[in-house]
Amino acid sequence: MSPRRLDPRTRAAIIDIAARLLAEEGPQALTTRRIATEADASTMVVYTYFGAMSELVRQMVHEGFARLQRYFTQVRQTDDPVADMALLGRAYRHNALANPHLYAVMFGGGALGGSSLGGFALTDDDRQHGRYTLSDVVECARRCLAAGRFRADDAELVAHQMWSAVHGLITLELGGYLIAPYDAERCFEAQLVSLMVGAGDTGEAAAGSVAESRRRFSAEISAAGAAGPGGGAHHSASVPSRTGRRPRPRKAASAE
Amino acid sequence: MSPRRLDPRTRAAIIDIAARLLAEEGPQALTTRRIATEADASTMVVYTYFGAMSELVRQMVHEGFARLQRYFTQVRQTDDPVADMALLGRAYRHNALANPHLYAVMFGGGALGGSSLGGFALTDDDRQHGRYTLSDVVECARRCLAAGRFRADDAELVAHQMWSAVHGLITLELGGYLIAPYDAERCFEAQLVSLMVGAGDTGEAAAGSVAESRRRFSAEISAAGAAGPGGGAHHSASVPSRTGRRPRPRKAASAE
DNA sequence: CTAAAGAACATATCGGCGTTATGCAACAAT
DNA sequence: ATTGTTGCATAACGCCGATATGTTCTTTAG
Repeated sequence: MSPRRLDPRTRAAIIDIAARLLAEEGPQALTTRRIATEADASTMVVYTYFGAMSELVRQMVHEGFARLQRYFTQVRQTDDPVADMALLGRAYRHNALANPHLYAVMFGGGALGGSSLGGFALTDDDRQHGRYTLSDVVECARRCLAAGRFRADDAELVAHQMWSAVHGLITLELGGYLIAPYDAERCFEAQLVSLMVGAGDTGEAAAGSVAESRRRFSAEISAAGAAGPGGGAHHSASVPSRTGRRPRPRKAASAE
Repeated sequence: MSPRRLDPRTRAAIIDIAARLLAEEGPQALTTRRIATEADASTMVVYTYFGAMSELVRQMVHEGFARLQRYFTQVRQTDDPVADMALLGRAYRHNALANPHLYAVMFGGGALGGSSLGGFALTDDDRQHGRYTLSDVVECARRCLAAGRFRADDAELVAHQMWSAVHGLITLELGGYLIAPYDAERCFEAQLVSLMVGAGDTGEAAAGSVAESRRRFSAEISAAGAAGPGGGAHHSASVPSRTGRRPRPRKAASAE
């Protein structure tokens, strides 16, 4: 009675191919025909395994959030929760810069654009699933409050502010709007400190914690990222083709 | 010797039609065929007047920034520069919510998406033109610094932080990610206060100024928006058709 | 007033897109 | 061995952006 009788390995292989196309050549390369070519199959694979292009994209968006979650998990909880919070921000940005096109689809390809990627649209459930990733940030905000570093009384609200501010900076960065001398790096560092001060921390303490998070970044985030492109990422990206069935000659090669 | 021998009124009419389609039916309605139908002409109008679909979109993006600029101009300069700054934020959001699809194209349709709207892409000049809109915010930040309300020493950096934070909240709002009890309204109000505190203002002063900006909003921004959809906006959106030339029968209806 | 030159446009077409209908080949169950 | 199901290739449909071609109208020159 399993609703999925299809080979999950083939399914994963297609997602891998699609993710690679999106990452390496951008959204305009993400077409059924292109995917079919890469998978050495016909365009039907997309519809047999996903029903529509939009569903494939949704699967990739889910994977994108999972990847972000994996980065968050790598942030240690120390006795300086503000530094932890800043490091969560760095992890968020690192993930976005590592997968810029996917990030764009996650937050810009949905209800906003509507047109991009074959008019696919996220469902409310998809967005709820995305918001769930915030729970790590909420938990960290709670610790900041408990430590007396943040003045506000609503950890979830603080988390939303951190999220939207960092997200805004990143979209501007990806859109090419942040150029020298006010480049993304500089704005981001300043933003982190201001965010902490805005939440209630003192200027000195915030600057210190942000600096500390910068030190921790390479060890906890940048090094040994969050798995490979696919997720599990250890299936060679090729469709098994069941029994190695060959594309029967049918009318032979009489195309000319 | 004017490089444009084409009728500028027709050009404006096409932009109007395109802007209306984008606003009312979203990006997927913005096609050469649809525009041609609305203008009672052939798809060639787009190529005769703009060369390509992407150029038409770029023109609309420019118009979008001009409209934002017009909203900014309506913010009075008072002796409470922090309230002025908060009101600039409200004006920014008001513009984005009044033209959500256009806003999405301005910041999400360019280098980010790549695919949406026929793979058009903003040039560096376009982005620079967009960034120029920030000058009002920079000037306001300068006044905040001069009044001793902000502690930071770089007005332009502060302006960038205000921009990216508000922009981030708005993209999340348009993307449907801000839902009760942490809806966009609540997050925005909190964000404004935190932004001012993060820039150096005290909690009490910031809260007061943000509240003051909320009072000024309806009078200075929301009422009598910033002109109509087109810009000048007083040409009836119809292509003059020069002499009312009829689509000649040519071969009559002998297609079979 | 006429005739050449050029601008604006409609038509038809090309290649590519997402998607679907059809039918065949391989498997599973009897 | 027969039958039913499943997975997929092929071909097609209706869109899309873009372009080549040729006709008509406007402008200009004589």
